[in-house]
Amino acid sequence: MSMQFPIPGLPSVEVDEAPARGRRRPSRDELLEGLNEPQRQAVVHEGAPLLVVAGAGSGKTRVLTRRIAWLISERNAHPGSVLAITFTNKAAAEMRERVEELVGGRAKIMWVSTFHSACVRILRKEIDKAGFKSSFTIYDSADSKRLMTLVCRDLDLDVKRFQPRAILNWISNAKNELQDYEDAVKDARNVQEETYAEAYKLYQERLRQANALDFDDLLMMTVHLFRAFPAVRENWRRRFRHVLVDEYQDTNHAQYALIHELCADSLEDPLLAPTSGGERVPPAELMVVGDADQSIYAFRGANIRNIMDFEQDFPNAETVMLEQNYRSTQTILTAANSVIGHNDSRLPKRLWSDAGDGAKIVGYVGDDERDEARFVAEEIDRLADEGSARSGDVAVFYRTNAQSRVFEEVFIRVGMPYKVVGGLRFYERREVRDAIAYLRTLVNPADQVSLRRILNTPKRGIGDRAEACVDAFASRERITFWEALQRAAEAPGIASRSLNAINGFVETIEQLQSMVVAGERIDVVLEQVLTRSGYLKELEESDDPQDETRVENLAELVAVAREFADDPLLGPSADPLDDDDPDAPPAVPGLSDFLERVALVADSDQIPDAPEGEEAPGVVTMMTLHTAKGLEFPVVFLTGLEDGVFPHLRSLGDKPELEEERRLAYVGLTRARERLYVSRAVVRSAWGAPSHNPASRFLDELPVDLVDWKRTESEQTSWTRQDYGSRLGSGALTGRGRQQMASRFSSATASADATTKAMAGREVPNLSPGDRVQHDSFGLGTVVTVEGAAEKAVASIDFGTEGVKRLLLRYAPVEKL
DNA sequence: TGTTTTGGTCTTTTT
DNA sequence: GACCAAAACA
Repeated sequence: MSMQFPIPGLPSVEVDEAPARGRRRPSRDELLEGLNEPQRQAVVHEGAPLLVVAGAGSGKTRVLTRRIAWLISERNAHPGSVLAITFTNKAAAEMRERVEELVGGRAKIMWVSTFHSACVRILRKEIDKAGFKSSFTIYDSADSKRLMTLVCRDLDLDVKRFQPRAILNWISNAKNELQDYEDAVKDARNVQEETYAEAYKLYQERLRQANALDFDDLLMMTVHLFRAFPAVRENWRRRFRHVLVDEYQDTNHAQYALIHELCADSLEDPLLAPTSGGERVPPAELMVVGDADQSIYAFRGANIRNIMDFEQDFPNAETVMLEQNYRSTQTILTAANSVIGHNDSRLPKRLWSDAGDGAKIVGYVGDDERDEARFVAEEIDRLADEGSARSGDVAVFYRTNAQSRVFEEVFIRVGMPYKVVGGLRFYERREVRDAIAYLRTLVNPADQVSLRRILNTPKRGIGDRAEACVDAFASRERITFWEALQRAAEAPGIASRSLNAINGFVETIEQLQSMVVAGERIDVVLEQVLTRSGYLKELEESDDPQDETRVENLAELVAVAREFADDPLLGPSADPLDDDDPDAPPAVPGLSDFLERVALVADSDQIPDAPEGEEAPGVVTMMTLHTAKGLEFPVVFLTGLEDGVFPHLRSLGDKPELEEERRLAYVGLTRARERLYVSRAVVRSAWGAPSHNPASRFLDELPVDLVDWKRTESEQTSWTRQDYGSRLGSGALTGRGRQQMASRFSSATASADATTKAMAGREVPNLSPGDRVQHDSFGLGTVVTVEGAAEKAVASIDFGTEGVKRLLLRYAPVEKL
């Protein structure tokens, strides 16, 4: 399980080794070779906007790359006029590489990127018009949360009622709908919304002061700029003559609006504001590719309507359907079709394959999650032994990141090499974030969140008190926090010891800044940051064993920076069309490019490449279903198929959410090429306490005759659960042996089992006002009110001298009397 | 100021 | 059961 910390988007092909440099011209036949009829249509399509409905595994990546190559080679499109939007940086890099193989090195100047990266590139050139500096910092969700916490404090909000996360969610939704804070203030309908809108306003003002944008701003800001400055928009329209969007079903309104700004027919579209001179550029050719059945990001604002209504949104649009699947066996497809068929209101579509039926789906019901994981590990071993698959061919999927732990524990014990994709990412580790905060401060000292993060990291004697003094001084003088630090001597009430510490800190930062201005390599700057700040020293002197790995991680970060600095493709001149740009980016392009790359990495960017050659066994890949989108594996284990886990608890009561879960299941099932396993655990511990979960409804939606159950619930028995500890030791009992022993003991353990069940299947007590309850620590109480139902129920309970408590009944240790 | 303890919250999914 | 923030303590 080697650790990999790649910089996504790095083209893996060296410039000099590129198979074909410059103008390679493939033949028409070469470009159309091996395509079926609808695929061919999509590749050669000209003119009107085109929607490609691409079922799972129907070769859409192929269509996209061939089409781009076709545009460049057959229709003489300038590579710089192509804008292709993908879902991840890795997908972008792969697409670029494949197009390069077809048409040669000139493909390098195409824009192939995610929505967010594309917007950053546009904004670096245009954002001065909105009053930001082009060296703006990108805040990720952790930075945003920190900032929002500061905002809440300033607004004196009750953190219980107004949680930073909740407010940020609300703001994020607003931004995805392109609502700025003025709209939000205007539209607020109640006290809560007014408060949210007020927080939105202050949050936004702070971002501006910090010269920073959050993820959602990147999109909203670009669209707003286009709308406010039609001439700017026309400029970009002139540039991008061909726009291609992958995963269109997962676009949100802001992304849709961006595409619309670039591609709508401005002569006919009243929504597009004309420039003052009335100049209008004819629309770019647009192709979007997607599959409504794989829309799984509604929770972050994706609007399935975008793909459903494409033909209304873009008049005279045409549609091509890709229904032949080249990935999976018919068994897998039939199962997937059957599950997704339970969703209402979808356009009929049926995938088919001529790959033959293949193996049956294998099902397994584990006693608990360890048993499930053990089954997976044993099965992978078995497949490897019989030569059916290498571990690198195998993927394990689960609904939530937390589920990866059991698999890790079991896999480590049996010595199965694996790699977890996602979860706690390299760039989210504390020490890495600290280092990044230093770098950000150097580029953009106005970035208050980063600056404050490192102000006293490592400890240098600048405490809360001193920080508060400087902060007060900054707001009085209306200067940034950084400027206030530089003039800290003038701040009233500051202790002289703190002042010395602050002066030392300011000096260090200024010295480092001058290195950056002088154009020093980023890896050198980073090394200096780590030594001169004393950060490394503190870690090295610590006796906390964790700090050793922290040092290693920082070394890794330096290595990543070095690699970045050495890559000729990533310099400021990576885009040749920018050469004539009058307001070329200012100083420190290397460092800000690096920071930008770091800010926009995706989980799926870290997926290990499939092993090369027959010998290399590779490692098992584990990830959430969401990160699995767009990937495929010969062998797939879909785990945790339990109601409450998958579909997730919070979706059970809500039909649209349940349908999204079902689409997620569909995505999971269709990742498999040859072999598919579905499994669940009867008992799974969540938050320490075991809970008994019923089988996922999605299992019932699989055709019975397609699943070969290796073990079912009736075969598993209670004593195994009770005798859990000793079973771990022996471990070697087969299902059959366990079964026989179980039947001998089952009657004797019946009562113990009842106790276990009561604990495991603990239900939320059904309370109503007036009920008397017993609480483990508060004692006797009386229910005052109950809000919400079932899992979400919250009760206010009067415990007399202990006061009135609000408790989430799912967690609270209360018992109804 | 800095460190430790406690107590509350929390689990979807991510650019 | 893990993480974060405020409170209590040194």
